[in-house]
Amino acid sequence: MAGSDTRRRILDTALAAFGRDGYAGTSLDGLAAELGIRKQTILYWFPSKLDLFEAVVDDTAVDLADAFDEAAAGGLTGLDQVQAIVDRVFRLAVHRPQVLGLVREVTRPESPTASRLGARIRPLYDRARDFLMREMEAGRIRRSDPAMLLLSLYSAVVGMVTELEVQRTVGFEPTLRSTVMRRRELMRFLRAALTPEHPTPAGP
Amino acid sequence: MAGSDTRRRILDTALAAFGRDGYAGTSLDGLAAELGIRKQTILYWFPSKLDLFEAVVDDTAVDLADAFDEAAAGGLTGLDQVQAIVDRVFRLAVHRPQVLGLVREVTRPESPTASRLGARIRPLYDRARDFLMREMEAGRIRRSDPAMLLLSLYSAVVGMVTELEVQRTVGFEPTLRSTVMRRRELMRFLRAALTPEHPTPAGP
DNA sequence: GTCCTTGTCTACCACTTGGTAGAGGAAATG
DNA sequence: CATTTCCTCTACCAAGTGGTAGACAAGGAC
Repeated sequence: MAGSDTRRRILDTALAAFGRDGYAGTSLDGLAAELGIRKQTILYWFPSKLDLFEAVVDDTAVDLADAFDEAAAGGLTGLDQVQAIVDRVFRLAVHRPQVLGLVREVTRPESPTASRLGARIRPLYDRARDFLMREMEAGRIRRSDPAMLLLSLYSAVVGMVTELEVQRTVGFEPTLRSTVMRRRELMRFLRAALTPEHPTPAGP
Repeated sequence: MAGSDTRRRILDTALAAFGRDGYAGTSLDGLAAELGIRKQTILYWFPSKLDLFEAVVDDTAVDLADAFDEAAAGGLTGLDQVQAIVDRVFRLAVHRPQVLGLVREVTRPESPTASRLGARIRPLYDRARDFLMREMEAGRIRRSDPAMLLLSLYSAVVGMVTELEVQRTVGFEPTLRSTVMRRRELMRFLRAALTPEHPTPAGP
């Protein structure tokens, strides 16, 4: 079925456009032109611009959840688990930077569906917080408010990955090599922040 | 002169609007309505929307530079200096949250004046990097790539302050009290990340 | 063959966008 | 008083916005 392929193409291109230009900055006409089709074809597959945006968000949330699942599948603990997740997010960021662009757009207070991705992300958040609490109990991660710590982690990771322009401004061309370096530096930063003062070996 | 006051009011309201809704999401008509004037009055003071935006950015850059200057005036060193800056940024964020909203907007890769704030910020960046290098030399801050470290700091601070919606999603109402808590938690995080492994007391 | 579904299109609409032209009031200046 | 300068306004405009209505072609079902 050729139509379903059109739908897929629209979603992919819309993800890039929304992540790059924001919701308000993206026009259906422009999107259609980029795709080589008419705007009305987009509106055939998605009843309105907002519907399209929400579909893109849902689609992306699935990808993000998959990435976390994959990182969690190894059954690691403590800093190793954190590192696995950071690695996974970075890999996602490298070959699909649009995803984090969208995350950035959707976490804006005035985003048209701020609450929507919120609801999609909530389960991931709960899992991560439980994980952190467990690891703190076990003494494998420095003890602090897990919710706040999670926010710090989120900010550090997403901030570092998405604020590409700041990095460019500051003289970093976002090449593959610099990305690897950046990840390593971020991990050093996180490890330093998370390592407990009196490391306790794993429990029983 | 009443006119100059109009100009001031336009700048203030535009700052809030651009920070909240982004450049594309802000319309001159809406802005004028918010101000209780006609759009043409805005265009009298600023020849075009882009000119207005750039004026807002310039205006904001000055405020930011002032904040840094103020924090640096104490002549502190090491983590105390870092803490002073974080404190100052947080204070700015609490009573003028629009400023960081604008920073967020302006650091988007596709921002209409990405390079502009960049140029304005560059001197601040250089100063901060020199400071970090000095402190590392003196052993008062954990040794690492100062540029990368600065990016980590920037991401953690701005990320934490601006990603308000994520925090709301996650159950934090951004009250004054929670802001104070957040700052404290962030400082613990940063201190943990920055404290050198073998702390060296201040030099001669 | 005819009918119905699916998908893409042209044509159009009401509304909003940033921006121009210029009228006119108020107040300072001569 | 007349003139000029400063400021805000009304009246438009061309281009673009998201969205509706419906023509039309391609296939599959009967």
